[in-house]
Amino acid sequence: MWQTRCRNAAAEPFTHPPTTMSSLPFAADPSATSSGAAGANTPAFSPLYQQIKGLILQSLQQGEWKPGEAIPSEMELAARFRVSQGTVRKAIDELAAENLVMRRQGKGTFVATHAEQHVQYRFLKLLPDTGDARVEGPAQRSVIDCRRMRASADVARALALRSGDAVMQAKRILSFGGVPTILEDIWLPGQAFKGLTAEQLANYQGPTYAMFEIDFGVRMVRAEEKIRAVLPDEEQAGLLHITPVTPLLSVERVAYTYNDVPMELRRGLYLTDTHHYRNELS
Amino acid sequence: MWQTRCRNAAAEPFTHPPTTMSSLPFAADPSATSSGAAGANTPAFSPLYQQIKGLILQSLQQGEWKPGEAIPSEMELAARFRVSQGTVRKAIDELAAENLVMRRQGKGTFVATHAEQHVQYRFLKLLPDTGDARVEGPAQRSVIDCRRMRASADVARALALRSGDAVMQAKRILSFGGVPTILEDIWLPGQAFKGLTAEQLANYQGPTYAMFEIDFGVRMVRAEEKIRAVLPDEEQAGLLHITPVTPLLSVERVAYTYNDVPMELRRGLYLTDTHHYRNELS
DNA sequence: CAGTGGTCTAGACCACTGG
DNA sequence: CAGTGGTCTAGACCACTGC
Repeated sequence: MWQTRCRNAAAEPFTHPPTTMSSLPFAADPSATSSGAAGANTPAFSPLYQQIKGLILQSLQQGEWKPGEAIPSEMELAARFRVSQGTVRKAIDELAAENLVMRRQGKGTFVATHAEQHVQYRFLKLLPDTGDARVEGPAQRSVIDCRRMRASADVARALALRSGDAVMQAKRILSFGGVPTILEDIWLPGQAFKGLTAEQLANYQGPTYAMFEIDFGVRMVRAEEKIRAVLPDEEQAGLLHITPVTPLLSVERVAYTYNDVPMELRRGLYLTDTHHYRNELS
Repeated sequence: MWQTRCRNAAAEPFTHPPTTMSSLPFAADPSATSSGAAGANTPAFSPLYQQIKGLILQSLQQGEWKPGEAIPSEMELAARFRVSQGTVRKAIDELAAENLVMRRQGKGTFVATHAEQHVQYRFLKLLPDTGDARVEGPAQRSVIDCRRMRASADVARALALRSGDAVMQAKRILSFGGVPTILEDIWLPGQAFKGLTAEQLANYQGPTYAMFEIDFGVRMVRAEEKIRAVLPDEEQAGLLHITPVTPLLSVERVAYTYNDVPMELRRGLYLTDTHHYRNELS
């Protein structure tokens, strides 16, 4: 059996509850006895459901189940990992809380996707000032540039690459109702995004992150943004059809796949005269 | 017994699990049978743990337990509400996830407070660009103005008041390392914040929201922010020691107490040349 | 109707805290 | 050491989905 905390140590007690070690981390380790002798400090224990969560996560990132597909039922996973349904449930609960999977009662648990997620454009927090929500529909995209290049120092640092490594770089404008509103620069690791074209960026219907899933097998699960107020340079002002004294929101986003691996750096300039960046604090 | 979903209807089955209705919402209602006849649509059922959560929340907002105090143990609450510990646990889990309550293993569950919360200044997302986190310490506060006045139309709408209702209004500057960085206007409902003084705002050690808890019994539990890029007017530029062409982050925040009652409108102008607004997306 | 996630209970034991 | 939250199991039943 595989570390039901610190106890165990002896052989299998029964054949039902915690049984038969099966490729689990933290298998039985008779030496660790919590406190007392053995000298090991901070044995880095983790509860069973965390280990299960880790295993499911591993399957997710290895692509055992594709975005949008159902993962095995709780009962199946419980049998597979030799734990109770409740333990699997708690593991999945956390994955669902992190938006990695989606539960649908009566149907199953599904790998989350940027494509048909109820909340499309999860990472875009810019909303029109009119409360009409997103009736204005998705933005019109106009790709200005898309090419392969070498990473500068700051881009390399953000993407955990080395300076000079290959990256894809794209520049585009998003317009709402014909009004240019967002000017974006995107950097992607050249290795994973080899072959990305301006046409892909321009023509794909739906979130760009959904295209990344389908065409490149890269799922963004989390992102961090640093926001500032800036003034555009002349080129930027021209592209957005504004004067150089129009203040803009500078949004620098780093998006991560599984395991906190950064896979995108995006620098956006948002025009906020008819839109605003919305954030909820709790 | 009190609505263990749609079933029940008959008298008490046993005397332990679900027993004796006791002032709970959604008591037994023999007419509702989920699907089928009876014609009632959307009976608005809620699981037991949600009802328990509601009851605990009610006790929180009625001040049965003060911020920082421990609430009764899970076993006590289970006995009080005549449910299993697991059900109470799930209710508290949600309250903890919403930052209304804080669990500490081995000690108890405590009413969350802005005062000694591990994450002080929960609602302030402005960080120095240097990764040194918050070594720079809390901001120096300089209160420019604090007075009673009548609510304008937009302030009234944000605070769910009527135009002309009494509000407290304050204006202040927060500086980091002697550099004026945030210019804030704060509006508070006059009723709840009667007697607020500039001295209180200036001299209280710790988060202003902690002062609101202690001096006025108002706990902010949630907030929404709308962010824009703007240029300051002459007065604002003067107060922040900047030129009128320095772009600023405009952060309009509405903070809510329990039950989504708005209790504060705050309009901040953030200087973002050495700081940035940090946001995490997931 | 079977299968899935969702709720509820009960009991055992573990880990942490403090007296 | 007793008391608290945290984990794990097992089993029952409910609510929803689709065949």
